Amino acid sequence: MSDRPVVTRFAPSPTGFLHIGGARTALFNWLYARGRGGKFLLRIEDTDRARSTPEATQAILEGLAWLKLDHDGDAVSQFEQADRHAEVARELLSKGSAYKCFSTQEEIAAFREAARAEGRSTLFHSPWRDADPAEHPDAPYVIRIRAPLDGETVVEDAVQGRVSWRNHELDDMVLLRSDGTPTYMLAVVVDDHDMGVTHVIRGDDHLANAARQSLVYRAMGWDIPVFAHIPLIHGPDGKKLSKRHGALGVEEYRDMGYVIDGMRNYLARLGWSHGDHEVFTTKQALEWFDLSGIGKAAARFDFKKLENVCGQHLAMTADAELLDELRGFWQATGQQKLDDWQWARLDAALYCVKDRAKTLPQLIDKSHFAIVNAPIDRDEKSQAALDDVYKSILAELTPHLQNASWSRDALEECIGSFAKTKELKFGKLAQPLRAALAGRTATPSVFDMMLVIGREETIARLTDATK
RNA sequence: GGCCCGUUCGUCUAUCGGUUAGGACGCCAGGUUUUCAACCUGGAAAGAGGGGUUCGAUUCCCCUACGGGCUACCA
Repeated sequence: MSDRPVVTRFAPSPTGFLHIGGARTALFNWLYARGRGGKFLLRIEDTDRARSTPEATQAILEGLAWLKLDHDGDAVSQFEQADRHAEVARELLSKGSAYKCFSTQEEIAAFREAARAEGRSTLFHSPWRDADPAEHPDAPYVIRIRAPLDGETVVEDAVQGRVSWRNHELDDMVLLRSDGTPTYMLAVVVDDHDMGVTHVIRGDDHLANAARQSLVYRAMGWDIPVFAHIPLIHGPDGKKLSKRHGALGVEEYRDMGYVIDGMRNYLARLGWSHGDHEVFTTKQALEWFDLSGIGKAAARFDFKKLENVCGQHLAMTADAELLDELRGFWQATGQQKLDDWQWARLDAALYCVKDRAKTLPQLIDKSHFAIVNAPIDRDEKSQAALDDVYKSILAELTPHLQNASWSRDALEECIGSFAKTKELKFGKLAQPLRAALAGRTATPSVFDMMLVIGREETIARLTDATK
């Protein structure tokens, strides 16, 4: 089994957006498979017809696409495999590994209520388990697995270690509902087997299910995949992630402008580690990722760290790629349309704004000076920096720039010596100059801005500011 | 209630019986600077509690506490 090529899968149920925990589960599966030349499959667990929606499926697909977690082949609909699931249930029935149970849901509910009231185990023991088929009524029934009564069931989990249950703790779970549709417990096992899944990496809320599911594998004589139950992500308060505090859909993180590589890095690092490496590329993650590096405790989501990691990735992203990401961001959020000259200016400005921004919106904000033309808007603070005294000084400076050669050294020399003749420290001059050039008080270096917008535009802005 | 899992600085984590318990984010102080940011230097900050095992436990075992999961004809 270990030398078979790796096949992993991500199997979300389409009942809502792709949340951050799901995205991380998908990422782990993707990293594990792709890092080993294996396959990464996608299966939509849509057997709950009432709660599954096509919109949710779409949202999941889009979320995965944004994070560039590509899957092999088409997404499989679990619902469409229903016939196959029923076939397996029948096979189990004919083998004697499963049986027909005619107990009604009302009877079972009543039993459980009584059991709970008396403090007994609520495990339901069907009276039909050992009934003579001759006594079967002509009534609706479910098919239940015949779970072993003695011994224990062991799950060798790649993350949690060896976990065991005494078999009498395991119930005769329903495989096929009375309407003939399969339950999740049956469907996952059959699908994972049929799809050739070798490694099941999923949230640890499924750990107990793994024991019950392994009963189906055994009954069918199938190889049990490697299980890796990863701890869940919690909100900043340590409680289970809820909509209130961070269980946002991944598209909301996209809309907040986090860069993809940063998002993947942060998510990978949440619950998984490779020594002291904090910031790494996808290539490195693919090389390093292993089940043994996954921790056992739930991790809390921390926006501050996400921002920091994304900022570092943003700074090291190549300009062309960053422009692409900006295009995607605007497309997704339906904002800002830039003209060609603005794209060119933005491109030129990236070098001096990249390492000052943590997110795309911050990058855009810091690049504002580049994508506007004179006359530009000025905020209050920059308005204040441009008092009459400085206006006249800047008006005097303008002709000097007319003749200066347009290089960083020359501009520094030009403005530096001008400041000296005015007996001004450069810093004093920089503030109003910044106001004139950007209309803001917090900007990149004035020289960088002049180089990005060019002589003509620089002079136009100074002229406008000093009139 | 029953079964299962977890618990190292505020947060993410390293450690796989012997360390001044390391790193990162955040925070605080200082430095640099042309504003903001970035950057540099330094600092505070952790083994849930109690028992064992051992020459020696953060590490192995047990108990307790706390957190989480499962306990459906949901997934």
